[in-house]
Amino acid sequence: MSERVVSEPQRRRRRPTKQGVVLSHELIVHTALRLVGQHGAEALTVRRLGAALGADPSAVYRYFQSADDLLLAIAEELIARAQDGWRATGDWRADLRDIGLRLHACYQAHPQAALLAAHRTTGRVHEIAAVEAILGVLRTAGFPDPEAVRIYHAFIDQSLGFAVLDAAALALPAVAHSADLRAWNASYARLDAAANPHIAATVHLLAADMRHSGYPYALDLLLDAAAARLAATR
Amino acid sequence: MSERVVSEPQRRRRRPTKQGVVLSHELIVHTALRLVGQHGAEALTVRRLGAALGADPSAVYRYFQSADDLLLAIAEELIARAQDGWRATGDWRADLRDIGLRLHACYQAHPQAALLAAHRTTGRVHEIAAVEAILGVLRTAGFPDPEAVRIYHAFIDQSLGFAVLDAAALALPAVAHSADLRAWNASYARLDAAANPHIAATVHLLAADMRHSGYPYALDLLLDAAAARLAATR
DNA sequence: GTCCTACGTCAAGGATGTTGACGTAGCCTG
DNA sequence: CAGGCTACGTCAACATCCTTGACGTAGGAC
Repeated sequence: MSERVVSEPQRRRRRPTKQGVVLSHELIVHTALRLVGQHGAEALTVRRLGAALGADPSAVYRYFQSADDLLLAIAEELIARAQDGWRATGDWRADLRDIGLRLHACYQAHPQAALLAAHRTTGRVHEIAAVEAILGVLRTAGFPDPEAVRIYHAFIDQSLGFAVLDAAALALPAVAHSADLRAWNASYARLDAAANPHIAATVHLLAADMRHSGYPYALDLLLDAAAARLAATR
Repeated sequence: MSERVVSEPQRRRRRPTKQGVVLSHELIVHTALRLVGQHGAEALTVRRLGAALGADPSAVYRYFQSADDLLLAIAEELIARAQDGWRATGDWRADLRDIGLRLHACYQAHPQAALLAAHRTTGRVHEIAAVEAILGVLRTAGFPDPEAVRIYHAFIDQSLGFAVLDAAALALPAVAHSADLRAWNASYARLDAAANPHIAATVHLLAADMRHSGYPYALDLLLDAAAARLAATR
């Protein structure tokens, strides 16, 4: 397989397409994000991307090895946006909470893309920077290395897991989405109270709580437990 | 669109296929699950399912409206299996831990289906039973209703979030999957230690830890924090 | 200018889900 | 046990997907 893709810094010929667009790595990623944001996750196909760019679909393969490679680039872009502007304050708990909420908010802003990309390990610069930042916060706070690694793992996967779940809810077609919400108000409220006493006793609380993401609360629980373990090691 | 699908109880003619197989709703779901389990993630296509059944692929459409409809049926099956045999012991912490690990294991066993189904609110019998069981454990343990609902929400979404994330890793095409794993061993190990001191100091721990799911540890953190809050309310 | 080659384009191959038409084989009725 | 109705398995076809080899043009280097 001869090299079809040329790495970005070595690119020299910037030939416009038939429709006059000058392609670039960056333009393709941004166009893909816009495409997904506007027309949903299933709109991200090489053919549609080509059409949106104003180029032959196969031109994308001059910039990315495969559709999967493009997905990784999108994942990187999302991570980069989440990290943009973050600074450590010295308060490990506030710092982790900030990182978590930023990640979550960023994926929520692009739910369809998040759905596709949140579960990929890119191994690229921005992801590495995020790993370094989180580990740094934990180790500086005084967590022993094995504990720091475990908490890092739990923290990042919890954040991404909630991001995927909440993104999936946002990415649902409006009809199905409101149907999901109605389920808590209608279907669950109509259950037999004798057969499901605990649901019956809390259905009003449930209906209110399930309308929001459970992530902030779950994040606080994780930070609580981490703080307790830190205190115990001293 | 005339009705191509006949609901299961009304089915009468059980004509064998050319290869002598008598199809049924149940057989198709089970075969689909087996297909995913044996031949990995990308094996679940209508055409391959037809071949595995010993029938024309389009015969599946006599039993399910669409591939998505089939996936929902598979999801039902998964929920049922996760719950099968669970009993409350009276130890709220052990009970919740058991439910969480069962859910996670069940979705892990069928990643392809989990990936597409874990974020849907079905409102069917097995889902309702799970909600009732979890709420029951929490309320019986003595959590006040508002706290019980919040913890339920965090618990179930954390479980499903990790399930999706871990399932996605398993459901990845083999090439992309091994690339993800290699990232930790190769790419991260080769980083500049000066630029990423925290990664450099823990890379061996990271490589070992990231090979497994972070869910059990995250689950313990959540249960720790919940126990602390319960103690505080007394 | 002139050459080289990067890269946009074309065409094709083999996947995918899905549907309309067709005819046979299974059940029901008598 | 004959006849008919129709459920349902099959076939063929469509539109779409990703991907790749071949081709030729146009942009940059000198």
